[in-house]
Formats: sequence, C-alpha cells, structure tokens
Amino acid sequence: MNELKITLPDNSTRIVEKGYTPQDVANDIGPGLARSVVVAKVNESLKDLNIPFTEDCHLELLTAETPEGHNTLLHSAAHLMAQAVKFYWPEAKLTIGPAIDNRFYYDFDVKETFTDDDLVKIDSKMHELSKEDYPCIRCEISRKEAYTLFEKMGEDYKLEILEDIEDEELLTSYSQGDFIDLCRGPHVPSTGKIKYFKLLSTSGAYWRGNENNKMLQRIYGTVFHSKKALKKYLFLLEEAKKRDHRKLGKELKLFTFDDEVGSGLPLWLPNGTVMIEELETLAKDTERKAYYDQVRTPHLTKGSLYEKSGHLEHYKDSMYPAMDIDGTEYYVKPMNCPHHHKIYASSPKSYRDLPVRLSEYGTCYRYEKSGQLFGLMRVRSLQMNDAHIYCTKEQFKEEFLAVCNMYLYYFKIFGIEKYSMRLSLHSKEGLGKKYVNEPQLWEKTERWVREALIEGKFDFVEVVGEAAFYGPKIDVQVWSAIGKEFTLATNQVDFAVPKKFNLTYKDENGDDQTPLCIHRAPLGTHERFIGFLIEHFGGNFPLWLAPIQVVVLPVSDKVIAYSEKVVSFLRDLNIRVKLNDRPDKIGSKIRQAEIDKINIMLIVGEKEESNLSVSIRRRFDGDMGKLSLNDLKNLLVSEISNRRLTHS
RNA sequence: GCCUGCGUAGCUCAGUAGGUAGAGCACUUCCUUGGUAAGGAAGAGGUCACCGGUUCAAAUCCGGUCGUAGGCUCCA
Repeated sequence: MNELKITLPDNSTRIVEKGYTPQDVANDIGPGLARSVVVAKVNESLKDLNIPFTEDCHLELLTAETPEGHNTLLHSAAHLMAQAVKFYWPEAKLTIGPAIDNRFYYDFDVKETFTDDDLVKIDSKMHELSKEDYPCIRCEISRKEAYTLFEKMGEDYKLEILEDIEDEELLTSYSQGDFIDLCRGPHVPSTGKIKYFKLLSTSGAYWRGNENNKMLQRIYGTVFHSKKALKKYLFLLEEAKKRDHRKLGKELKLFTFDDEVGSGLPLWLPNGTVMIEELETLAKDTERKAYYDQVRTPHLTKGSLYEKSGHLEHYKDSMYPAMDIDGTEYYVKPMNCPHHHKIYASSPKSYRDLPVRLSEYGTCYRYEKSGQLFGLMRVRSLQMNDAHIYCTKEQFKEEFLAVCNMYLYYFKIFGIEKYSMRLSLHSKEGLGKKYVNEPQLWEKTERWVREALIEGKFDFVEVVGEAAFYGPKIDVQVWSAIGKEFTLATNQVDFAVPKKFNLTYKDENGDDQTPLCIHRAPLGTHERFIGFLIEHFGGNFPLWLAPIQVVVLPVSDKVIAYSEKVVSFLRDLNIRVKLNDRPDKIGSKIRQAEIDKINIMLIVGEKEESNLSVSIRRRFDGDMGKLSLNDLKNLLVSEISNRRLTHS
C-alpha cells in the first residue's frame, strides 16, 4: 500500500503517496500556509512538519497564531537562543528551555552572569542564525548513543535528565547548524521561521527548581508570528506597568512603605484606609445577612496554643520568633484559627447551635522571607477577612457551597471575571510531613469538596500537593497587572484541628461529635485584595470605593461661600467630598482632579450659585450639564448605595 | 533565603578620565478672579540610603548593612 488518506479539519480528504510530509500538504494547499505553518497535529499529537506520514490520519496544520503553534515557536526560539549562547560561551552547559505563557526561557550553567549588553549580543546573533535558516533536524537516538554524545560534549545536566527518562521512551535529539540538544520536540522546520523575537530579562534560577541545587542563569524572551503581534505584546507589557499597584498606590496616595518601619509592613494612608473601611463594611453587611457572628481576638498568644494546632510544627519558619514574657513563650499571631477554636470551645455546643460562623477582621503577622515580599501582594502584616464555620458533616456541603457563592457575589460586585478556581489536594508523599497523616480522612473530605463543587456547577482544576496541612481547599487564582499569579480568596476544609482542640457538639443521641471546620477568606487579605483592585480598576475605582468621591471646583473666589455650602450638603449625605479652593484657573483644577482619578467634579460658578445647582463633569464622560442639588443627591446616593460599577 | 540590577529634593529623573550637586512637577509667598486637562513671578527645599575602607579629595572606586526591582524557591 503506497497511498495514504489524509483527512483535514474541514473533513476533506487527500490521497498522498508514502513519504509525503505535512509540509508537503501545506505546500499543496498554498504558499501562504506553506510559509506560516510551524507544526502539524497528526491524529491529535503534535509532530514536526517534515516527518513523513506512516498511516491514514487526521491532519491539522498549525500556524504560530494557534496556541499550540505558538508554543512550538516559543520552544524553538529557546533552542535558537541556546545556539547563540553556545556560540559566545562554548563552555556554557545546557539544562532546560521550555515555552511558558507567551514567553520562553533557557537555563544555562555559566561561570559569569549575563549582562544587558550580553542580551543585545545574543539577540543579534539569534537574528544571524535565523537568517542562515538552518534546518532543525530531528534524530531518533538510542539511550547509549545519547549518553555517549552528551558525555563527550560535557553536557552534565543532559546526562542527569537522561537518567530520569523512562527506559521505554523514544529519545530524540534536535540539531541546527553545529548546535545539538536533547529534546522531545516538536520544533519548527528551520531557524528561519523564528523572526520576531525579543529577549526580555535575565535572572537566577535553581536547577530543577530546588533551592539546595546550584543556581543557574536564566534568560527570558518572547517570540511571535509577526512583527505586529510582537509589538502588541511589548506594548501590553508597558501598559500593564502603568496599572501596577505599587505605582498607582504611590500616585493616588493609598499606602506607603518606610525603611524605618520595615519592609513588608505597609502604612495605610488616609485614601487607602477609606478603601479598607469600605471593604470591611461590605464584608460585614454580607456576613450579617449570612448569619455570621463577629468576634475579636488578641495579637499575642502563648506558643503552646500553636503547638497544639500544629502551626508551630508546620510554619515555625514563617512565624515571628517567640518573645519571652515571664518565662513563657508568646508569639504574634500568624492566623486567627486557634483563637476562633477557643471561642467555639468557650461554651458547650449542641447540634442545634451549629453551624457556628465566627468572623473577624484580624491583623496577622507572618515572617515572609525578604525575597518573597511584593508590594501589597505579599506583606508581613496582613488584615484578613477571616471566618471559621463549624458544622456537622450533613451541613458541610451547603455551608461550603454558600461560601463559594459568596465569592461569586463579591466578584460580581467588583466585576472580576478572569479568575480560576483550584481544588488543592494533598499528596501521598506528604502524609505525615506536610500533611496530617490521615489518609482516609483526606480521601473522604476531598471527595466531599469535589462533589460539592460539581453540584454547585463550579468550574475548577485539581492540583495535587497544594492543600493546607489540615485539609483540602479551594483557592481562587487571579493575575496581577504584570502577570504574577496570586491566590485572592481561599476556602478550606479542616478535618484535623478541631479534633486536636477537642471541639465537640452533642448530637441528637446525646453523643459527642467533632465538627468540621471551614476556613474561609473570600476577600483574602485586605492588602492583597486592594492591591488587586488597584490593578483591576487601573486606579479608576467605582464611586462607592473611591477614596475621594467628589471634588468641588469653584470657578473663582467669588463663589467659594456657595461651594462650601455644596460641600457641606454632600458631607451631610456621608459623601467623601473635597473642595479645591486654590487660586488656580478652572482648567488647572480639572486637570488636577483628572490626574487624581476623581470620578465626579462639580464645577461651581456664579451661574450655578444663582439657581442653586452645580455643573457635573464625570471622568471618562466629560461635561454632563447642570444638576439641581436634589438631583445630584439622588444620583450619588443611588450609585453609591448600590455599589454600582461605573466603568471597567 | 538565593542570583542579578538599582538607591541623587515630596515625585519623575539629569549629573564618570573622583574636585563636597542640577531640571521639571509638587510645595511656600505675591500678582492674576479666570467657565471644562497646565496664567505669571519670586522663594524655599538634598550629610547624594546607611556604615566602613582607598585617596590630598568620594554622589562617583571597593566592602558591608538596609531598602527596592526582575526572577528562583516558599506561601497556613
């Protein structure tokens, strides 16, 4: 049989001779596709374009505009970069060079570190190598051949990688010019396909991501199918920097850090404090409606409490060291749970009392290592929107789902659409170490959580080895403006600690039972949540959340008295209003208000004074004409009390 | 914690064959009373992050500390 049947995505078929390759098919279809195709999908698996067909198959020809094609291009660009690095640093040892979200990197073991000048040098060498258009040649090799080859080349890391590859797996190498790498592929057919790239940054990175291993030199870069797409990506990176909460936090005077206070310890300025207060008000309203009770607990606690809870054992390194008080060790609290357990235990409980929902906006302190600190997203003093729900097994599902739905309720208020729910599970290897050694309980609670999520129709992904030490959890992941991933909110099941604290309730038969505990923080920490909101809104907060809601701008000194009346009228309505009575022109005052991202500007002159009105100008909308004070009141009060989203 | 940058006025930044500092904005005062993104003038403001070293002389060179940026590792 010398003929094969190739089925294309539109279900059309082509009969080709044996020896035909995906690239040949692309050439037959047209020169445009022949040029832009980077990789083939043959019966659902990705293959190089120049591997001949061996059987009848489905074929999809992918350009770098598709996610999988882009991935292949990124990966090939990593090889091209490695080739350029090897040209200048022949002694550099290769490790790994994968594609990641819109970028690629390659880790090298080199004596010196790469400088910005080196990047320029490597970049231009890459362009040369691209112009040479070396074919990327795939070669199947035996384990022994691979071992001999890479040993001869002195590529120690490749030898280590070889040892980890399963015996039966097919080994392949890829070469282009005089560069050769152990790689599974697939790759673009030749280096000429890699044209529109830019090297972005360098950094250190541990071999195999283990901090006990040697630190390697990493170079990040990006590549796209067109110059336009590359420029667009670089532009987006620049735009993202403008939304960075650290930059906006300074510009909008929300928070600050001071060397003499200490790193990771934010000082909340008046504007930022307003936002915290608004968040707490929202949380209190929401929790009151959901039958939570608020509690308060101290910042200091004896070490024995954390020994009992297991926190000292699991998190001692990230707790502030103990202070000796009259011979007893005390710690500043890194979390509120043990205190809430003690509140639960302060009086006997019946099944009729459950669920018990205790909430607190407590400040905790965690000794995050210096390198982990990141603006408001990772801090050492944090205010948690915390609560613990104690319930029976029968109540668990409903309570758990109610918490998940509370997330969604909040997300709707803030217009948060891009997030991902992660079901974080334990790992078998971690039992007795990272995780409490209760294999059956783990299985059982993980099943409950999974079932609850499915029943509640939540989309989620499961990740092994990300659970809390006492149980599985749901983490809501979001991304900061500059692309860092963060856990914004968390919902955790605890089947272990209530037992350690001897928490009980009497069931219908008068027997003691241990409640389950749900730890939840839908608004995470105020620090991180506000950091996220700053970037989410780009500093243009909805009116209810804005530190300064309204600014009154008198056209001249003649109307200052009337302006002050407008201000006190609004202040009496609990609206956060400021008066700009500086002797500047109105244009200058408007400009200042725009820079401060103030939502509503009220322009007041003699015309307005004559009929007790104001001229309203809204950010993004411009001049919106005159309004009577009463209409103004209705507009503002309705928008604020409904927590309306004014703009995205 | 680790790797590599960086740290000059409140903010954004200039300032190298080492010779004790400059701009714009902001701030203060005065003039201007102006209608939807910058009116004008004058003034004040810095132990060049901190500590130590080299030197006749250090913002500049070297070492350390602290802070910060990009990553790595970690995150109850």
